[in-house]
Amino acid sequence: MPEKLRRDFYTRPTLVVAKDLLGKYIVRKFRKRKIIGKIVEVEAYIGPKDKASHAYLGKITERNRAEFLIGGHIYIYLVYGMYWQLNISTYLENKPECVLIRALEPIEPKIFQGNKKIANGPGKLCKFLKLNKSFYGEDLVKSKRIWLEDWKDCTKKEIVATSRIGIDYAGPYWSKIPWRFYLKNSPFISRK
DNA sequence: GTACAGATTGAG
DNA sequence: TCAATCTGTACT
Repeated sequence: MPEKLRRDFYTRPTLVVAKDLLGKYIVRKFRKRKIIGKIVEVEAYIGPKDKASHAYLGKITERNRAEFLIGGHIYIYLVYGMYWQLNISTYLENKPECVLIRALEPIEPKIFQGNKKIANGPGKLCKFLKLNKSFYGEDLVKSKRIWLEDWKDCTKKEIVATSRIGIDYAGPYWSKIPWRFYLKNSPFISRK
């Protein structure tokens, strides 16, 4: 039986949550149907010390304030004027830490099963899950239209850690830190 | 008010 | 390799 993830899953330290999110399922209720994707790639952002984080130095803006919510809330924002990025807040309230969901393996609808290009990028998976600004600050623990499940797959997962994508501006240290995690051998990740 | 770059993507 | 297209931020 699938188990819905509760608050205590999200309030643990961010790097623990990030790795544990791999292999979990995002369930999105849309027009009485379920869209489901298995998380295969994530990145961790740990403000205020993380130079690549929107909350670097603890800065709060209209855009990033959802990052400061207690673990389990959605932080969603637009990049390059056209792509939504799905983040999940982690750890405690007023700790601006989050995990960026970068790629999904499509499970439902079945027509997309095996499609390696429908959700293999942060902008594309938001399109796949039909997400937009109306999900800003949504609580994954209480929401009736989006939540996460643990399907208790017995397959052991092998995790690969590499540097994060698209944040060269953060300098040699923070742009190289291995906070991008993905499931080894998954054909559904955003880059090889 | 203006200028500029960004946690991306798909077309050429 | 490049442009699309909007928001936050650092200027004037």
